Amino acid sequence: MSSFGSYIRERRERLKASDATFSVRQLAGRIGVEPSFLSKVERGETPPPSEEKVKALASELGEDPDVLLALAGKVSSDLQEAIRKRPELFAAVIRELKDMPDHAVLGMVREVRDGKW
Amino acid sequence: MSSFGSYIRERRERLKASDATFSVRQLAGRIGVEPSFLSKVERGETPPPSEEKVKALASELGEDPDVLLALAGKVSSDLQEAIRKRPELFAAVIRELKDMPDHAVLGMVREVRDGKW
DNA sequence: GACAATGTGTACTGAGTAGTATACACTACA
DNA sequence: TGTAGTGTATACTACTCAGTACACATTGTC
Repeated sequence: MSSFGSYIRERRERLKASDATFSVRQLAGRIGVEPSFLSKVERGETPPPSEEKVKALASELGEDPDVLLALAGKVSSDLQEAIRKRPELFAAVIRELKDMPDHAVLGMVREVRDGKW
Repeated sequence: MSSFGSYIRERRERLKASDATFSVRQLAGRIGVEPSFLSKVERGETPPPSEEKVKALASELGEDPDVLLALAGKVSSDLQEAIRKRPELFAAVIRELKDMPDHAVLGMVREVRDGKW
């Protein structure tokens, strides 16, 4: 069920249709891996690559890095670091918000950003 | 600078002063590892153990599991899962809140819990 | 029909993860 | 003085991570 690979492949082929530089070889070159490796990743024969490569892929494919990392089963290291710096606080926040609807969470965050707290 | 080990050791020895079952051997037995392994962990000779063992340690030592995991350089898998389920949302939330003072964040969470959103 | 570029199969690697198993020296105490 | 318990040193292991290196067959094109 490695949806990561097929997702990448789909995006890459879509781009390749109008831009030949999105071949396995050339894209692999740009993100700094061997073509055979990218090929195996796309077919799910190998687990998703490192955070660094996933972010490079996101940048090349015009995708949201956090979404791509999530598909890869990972969480961005800067988010992890933020949590590790105040573990009690962020554990409480995330567990509290995880079942809330998006609009509630976003509305709240907007309030915070606007200095209401 | 593996503060995890010394933190564990200090807590264990504090408890051991009034409860002999907090020897390396017995505690190791209760969390399901070999004594030599726990010893090496406490001295920082080996990196912190798996999430599962860290949580067992937290439970035995009466510490907050999220704090102990943070010292071990990890983030609890349930939090990671929550983030991976809605990566854009939680990435935004965490990046927005990471520089906010605790009281602001907590006040906000309280509002959410009280159904204000 | 040569040549380039495409995607993929196969074999391998070095580092890290997460420990086990056993033996050892030291202290407590009865 | 034996024996029970303490912490630790040493050696080893199976597994996963994150890829590389290279050869191969196929397709497009000039």
